[in-house]
Amino acid sequence: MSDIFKALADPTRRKVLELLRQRPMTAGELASHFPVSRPTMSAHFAVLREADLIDAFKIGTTITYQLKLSVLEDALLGFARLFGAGTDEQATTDAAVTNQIRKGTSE
Amino acid sequence: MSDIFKALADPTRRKVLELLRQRPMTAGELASHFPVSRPTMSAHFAVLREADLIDAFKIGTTITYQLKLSVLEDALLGFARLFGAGTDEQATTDAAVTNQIRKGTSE
DNA sequence: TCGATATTTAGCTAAGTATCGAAATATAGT
DNA sequence: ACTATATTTCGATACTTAGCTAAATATCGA
Repeated sequence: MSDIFKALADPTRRKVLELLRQRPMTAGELASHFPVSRPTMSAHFAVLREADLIDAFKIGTTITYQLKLSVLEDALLGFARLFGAGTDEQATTDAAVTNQIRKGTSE
Repeated sequence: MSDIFKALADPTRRKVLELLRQRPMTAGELASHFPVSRPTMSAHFAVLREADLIDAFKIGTTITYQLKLSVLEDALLGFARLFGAGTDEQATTDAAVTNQIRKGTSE
């Protein structure tokens, strides 16, 4: 859980996740959105991988990253739970948060 | 936003927020729940104050901290929005997330 | 095999963070 | 005024992080 919040604590990494929400992208494609060096971006990807927030697929020489939405969901939801556990509106809320995050992705 | 996630990235600080969810507590009372020194706890409180996640009230020689639930709500919600903005189920979801976090606090 | 391309690893620096013990501050009670 | 209590500030140390350039790795195409 700390790993996830640590990953989210950097604006560059949050933006990477946002970009990946739209569609999977290669490391280079992602990097081109930011004013930092490729190695720096690579380090950010490593942090996101470490937090299990993205998956990497290597095809030839390029690596495509994909958002692991369910992990992000579970983390935010799990945390929100600490602040509202044990209510009978739990199920409804869970679905709502999930929909909020997934919007347009799953329905 | 980075400040909030940075604050949440530390387990001690998350636990402090959890404790404060039940009721406001003094610095000493909070500190007694953790195996670290008072100065260290004071630093954690400063981070949480900096992130605007808690309020401090001084009464005599003791300082009572109180959770600013709405700030936490807005942060999580604002972030979730990035991953699901522009949907018409927005209003419903907002209320649901709010309820999730506030559970038993506001109704 | 050679050169170009995509990405990561290595090695570094500067800046930030968590922790501590000791000292400072502020207030209360005697 | 003095002492005890609650909390923070100070100064130091150890560790982590974000960023860079240069070099390594891997794959593709000629």
